[in-house]
Formats: sequence, C-alpha cells, structure tokens
Amino acid sequence: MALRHGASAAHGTDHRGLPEPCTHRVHPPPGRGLFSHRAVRRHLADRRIARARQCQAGALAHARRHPSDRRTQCRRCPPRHRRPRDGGCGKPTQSRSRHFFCMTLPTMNNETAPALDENQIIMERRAKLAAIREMGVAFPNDFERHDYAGKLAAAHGEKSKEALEAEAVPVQLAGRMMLKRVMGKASFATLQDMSGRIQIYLSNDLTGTESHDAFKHWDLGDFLGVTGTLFKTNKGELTIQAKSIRLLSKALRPLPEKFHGLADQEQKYRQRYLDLITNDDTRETFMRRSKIIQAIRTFMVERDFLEVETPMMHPIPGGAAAKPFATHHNALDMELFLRIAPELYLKRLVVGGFEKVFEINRNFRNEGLSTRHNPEFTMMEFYEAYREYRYLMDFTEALIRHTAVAATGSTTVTYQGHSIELGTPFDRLTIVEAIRKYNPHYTVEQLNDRDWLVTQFVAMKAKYRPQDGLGGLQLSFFEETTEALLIQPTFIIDYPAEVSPLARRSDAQPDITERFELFITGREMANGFSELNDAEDQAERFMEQVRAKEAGDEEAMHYDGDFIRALEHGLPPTGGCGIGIDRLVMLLTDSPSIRDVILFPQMRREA
RNA sequence: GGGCCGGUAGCUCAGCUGGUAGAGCAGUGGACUUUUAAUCCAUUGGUCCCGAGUUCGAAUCUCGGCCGGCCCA
Repeated sequence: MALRHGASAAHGTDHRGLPEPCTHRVHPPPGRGLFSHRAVRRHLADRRIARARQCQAGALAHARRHPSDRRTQCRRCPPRHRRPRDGGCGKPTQSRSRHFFCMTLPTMNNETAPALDENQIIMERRAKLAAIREMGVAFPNDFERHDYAGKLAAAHGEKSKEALEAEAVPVQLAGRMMLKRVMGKASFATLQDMSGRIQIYLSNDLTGTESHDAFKHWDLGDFLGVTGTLFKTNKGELTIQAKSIRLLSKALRPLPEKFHGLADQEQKYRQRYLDLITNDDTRETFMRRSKIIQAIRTFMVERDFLEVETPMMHPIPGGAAAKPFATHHNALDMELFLRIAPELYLKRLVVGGFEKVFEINRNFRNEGLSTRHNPEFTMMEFYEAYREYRYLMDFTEALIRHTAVAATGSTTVTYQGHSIELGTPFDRLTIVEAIRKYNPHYTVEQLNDRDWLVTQFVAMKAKYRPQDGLGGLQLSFFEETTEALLIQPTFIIDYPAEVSPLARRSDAQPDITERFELFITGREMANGFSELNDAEDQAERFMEQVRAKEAGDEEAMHYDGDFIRALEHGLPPTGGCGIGIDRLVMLLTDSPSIRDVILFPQMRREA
C-alpha cells in the first residue's frame, strides 16, 4: 500500500503517544526515491521526537518558568505544554515552519487579540477613525509630496516676509502633526517629516471653514498632507499657509508628551519608533551612525577593498573566543551556529585571491548584556595581503580619523566629559610598558615575576587563569590595572601567543604574536594582527584550543579542518583587523550605552 | 550572578513619617484670525508593576516575584 504524504500526520497523537508535528506536509527522508512504509513511519516518529525536544529545550522551558507568560502556543503541541488561557495559534505557519515558531510569537490572533491597554483616548480616536471611514477613504495614498521641511527652511528660511509674499512659493508637504494650536477661526500646527519640522497655518478665510473644522478634530500624531504657499509670521517663522489640507493617516495612540518627549529608558529601547518621533538627539545619533558606516565603507572602497558578505550561519563557530548561539537547519538536519566572527571565511577569500576584502556585518555572542555588550553587534573586519600588523595600525588610525571627521567634523571628540584626541598619532605600548606607564609603582622585575603576579591577583581578588604562562598573566594584570585608564587612543602590541591562536608569531620572540588591540575611552575598539599563514602551526594551535576546550574552557575554539585545508593551499602574508562599529559609534556620538547606538537592543521579554 | 536605584493617568512627574490618588501635557466641551511647550474656563481618564503578609485601614511598611536603569563580577 502506498503511503500518501501527510496521510498519517493527522493531528493528535500517534500510536506511541508522541505529539504530532506542526507541519501538515511531511517530507520524506532526503535522498531516497521509493521507501518502505516502515521507513516512513520511523522517520515521522523521529521527527516528532525531535520537535517535542525542541519544545522543551526552546521557548517552552522558559514559558514554564514564567506562569504569567501569555504566549500563544500551537494547539498541536503536547497538552502539557499548552497554556490554559489560549487556544494556540491554530494555524501552522507557512512553508515548513513548525510549532516551535508559533509558540515564540506574541499573543495575537483574531480570536484572542486583547484590548490590552485600550483607554479613553484610544477609544475616542477609534471613533474618529470610524467616522472618517464613513466619509470615504480613510487611508488615502494619492497625496504627492513635493517638499521637505528641512529643504524649505534651507531654501527660503532667510528670505524676508515681503520677499516671500511676492514670490508666493507653492508648497506640497506631508508630515506627522507634532504640535497644534487652535484659535477659533485660525490655527497653527507643526508638521514633522524626515528632514525636520515646519509650521503650517490654517484659517477659515484661506483654507475654508469645512477643512478647518475637520482639522480641529485631528490629533497629534496624525499624518497630514498640505498644499499652500510659504509666508512668514509676524514673529518671523517660515510657515506654510494652507490652501488645502488632508488627513493621510490616523494615529490611534497618543504621542508622548510634547515637551519632554519619551524619557523612560526602557520604553525608548522597546518602542524605538516613539523615541525617534519625539527625541531629536536619538534621531541625530542614528543618522550619525549611518554616516559613520558610510564613511568607513567609502574609505575602504576608495582603497580598492572589496566588500563581501560571508555566512552568518557557521557549521563550526570560529574566529574568536566566545560562546555561540546554536540553531538547527531542518532540511539539512544540521546543527548551525550564528557566527561569532567572520575571520576564518574572510581569510579563505584571501586564499582565493581577493587580496583586499572587508565585511561590515553582525556577529552574535551568547554572553551577558551590559552597557558595552549586546548579543548581536556590528563588526568591520578587513584583510589585506602583503601587509603586517604595524601597517595595520597606521591604517586603522587613518580610518578612525577619517571617520571622526566625516561624522563630527573634527578629530577631537568629547566622550562623557573626556576630550579625546584622535588627530595626533596614537600611543603604541607593549603590555608591560602600558602597565608601567599608567602604574609607575610596579617594576619590570615584578611584572616579569610569575609568583608576584599571582600574589597580586589574590590580593586584588581578581580572576586569573592559573594555567597561563607569564604572558597570559601579564595580560590579565593589564586588564585588571590598566585597560580602563587608556582613555586616549592607545595601541597595545605584542600579545602572548597563548591567547592569540590565529595570529602570526613574532620571528624574534615566538611566544608573542604580531598583534595589537586599540583602546579608546578604556574600551577595546579594534583588534588586529599579522595573520597566521603557516597551516601546520595553525593546526597545532587549533589542537591546543581543542585541549583547552576539553579541559573546560567554553570559549576555546574548535578545530576547523576546512580552514586548515584552505591554509594548506597557501595564504599570502596578510594583515587583518576587526573594528567594533557599535563602540566606535558610541565614541563618536558620546553615547554612554551600546543600547543607545543599536536601534533595537536586545531586551528581556516584556512582562 | 551581586549591590544600589526605579516602575503611580497615554506621556512627564508629585504623593511614600499608613487614612483609600494629584499636577502639567495629551483628550473632550467652550472662548479666541499671526500662535510658538499658545492662552483662558470647564471636564473625562487610574489593576498606584504583580502576589502574599502586617494593620481597623497599604500607592505608602515587610517579604517574594516580574521588568528596567546604573555600578561591579
């Protein structure tokens, strides 16, 4: 008897009491044409087991910890996972997605869509919208916008009242109503578009009583389209005198308070759109972020670097010491990791002959959150063949200088009260030199004495890795005593090989590498080195990492055989460097937290 | 993970030596034809984050939880 796909996948449970999969379509085991009834049944059962495990391991484990959680769950989940107050999403999502995803979606479907924070204001606005619907098209999209607030101000802001009146500049502009002043037979309002704000003027005489009366019932937050001419008020403000005005889109929810804007940090992060509507400095920060990235891209492209995109999903996470996020590819039935760094792929490209490459993209690290750490963050990494780390330092310095000027107009920037000088050559110090410079009371003899360092760690109650060699201990001591003091740009050079598994050893001193990190405002901004292009040494170093991992170091690297194979085809001498874009943006926008420079920072699920 | 601070109307915030909730803005009604956070008069609006406890009585005190901010690890 032929088995029809899906025929055995009716909802409920099968003969073994296992939960049924969420998908209606059941896919045969890959790579086989005809298969036996038994093989198919086994395959289906396996898939169900796998899915049930995902339920438990994934979102649901969390859901059970929070009984107040009201997430919708697929009704095909096992009953013990189902939450009593909802009926599940009721629909499998499209394609091959599974209840796994249904469950993590917030509570929203047609039956249970809650009137969460409906209040009087929203009710009144809904009633207004209903009335507008009665009268015709409530959300028209035929308004042609010809003008922008900012451009009008730039082009006509300086003209005299009389000159503007003589010119009678025709204007057609749309925007969100931010302020509204009704004075009986005339009104003023302020519209905001992406370029800025402009005032509009309506009156019974010029706009017509009917339009003006309708306007009086429109709310702050509504989108309006206005046509008219420019003029200047008695106080000298550039204003559009409206001949006609239309409501283009109704806002059902009120804006934050017009004067203070949105102040609550949590809401600024969670509802960034409100932050952007009401807070100029937030808008400014993110426009500057865009400018910074643009400046970096231009700088690189002008120097013949090729911008590339390498995988975000890695079968073997590599290129950095960090814990990855794990995910699973269904069709390939394969464990994948969100990348912690693009490094190993970019070097493969250098092997492939792309001798100057860069990538600006996201990395993901499964670690704690702080004012300096978001689980996903943006890095620029670049690689250039036939260069070594000292050249990279010059290059990085020039890049940062160029970017600072493009973004702020100056090489001197203020960060949280500190004046940071990016215009003069950056300090370059070894780890020991830096410790000594900022803590002159330590002697070279002490810093080269393993036992003395260990005594210090114990006294400072600082973390250190007892298995580390002198170099590793010195680095830990540097991090403990000096890193935070590196306010002005400083390159720290010559990192120990034991903590630099991808960097080329120094010819003069094989236990250190040709590596630097750049610190500004006490924070790591960049990390670069002459790349290790000796395939046999790299294989050795990977093995050391694997041993460290087996000994319990969760952040140690995996052995990446494919990368070794690439190196075995020959990597030219190459220099590579990564720059933390978010931290650079923090510096150049004077932002105290990384969350202030990421549009939608990671947050806990809302209560 | 630890410490400190916070969560009150849509928003910004008072109230916190316990007596059952207030202002400004926004909204609604009215006045007002060059305003500027317009102004003036009237007015609607609250699960005081959630749950226990103490008390005759809790926004307020205690404990636990949730969410956030800052600092530390």
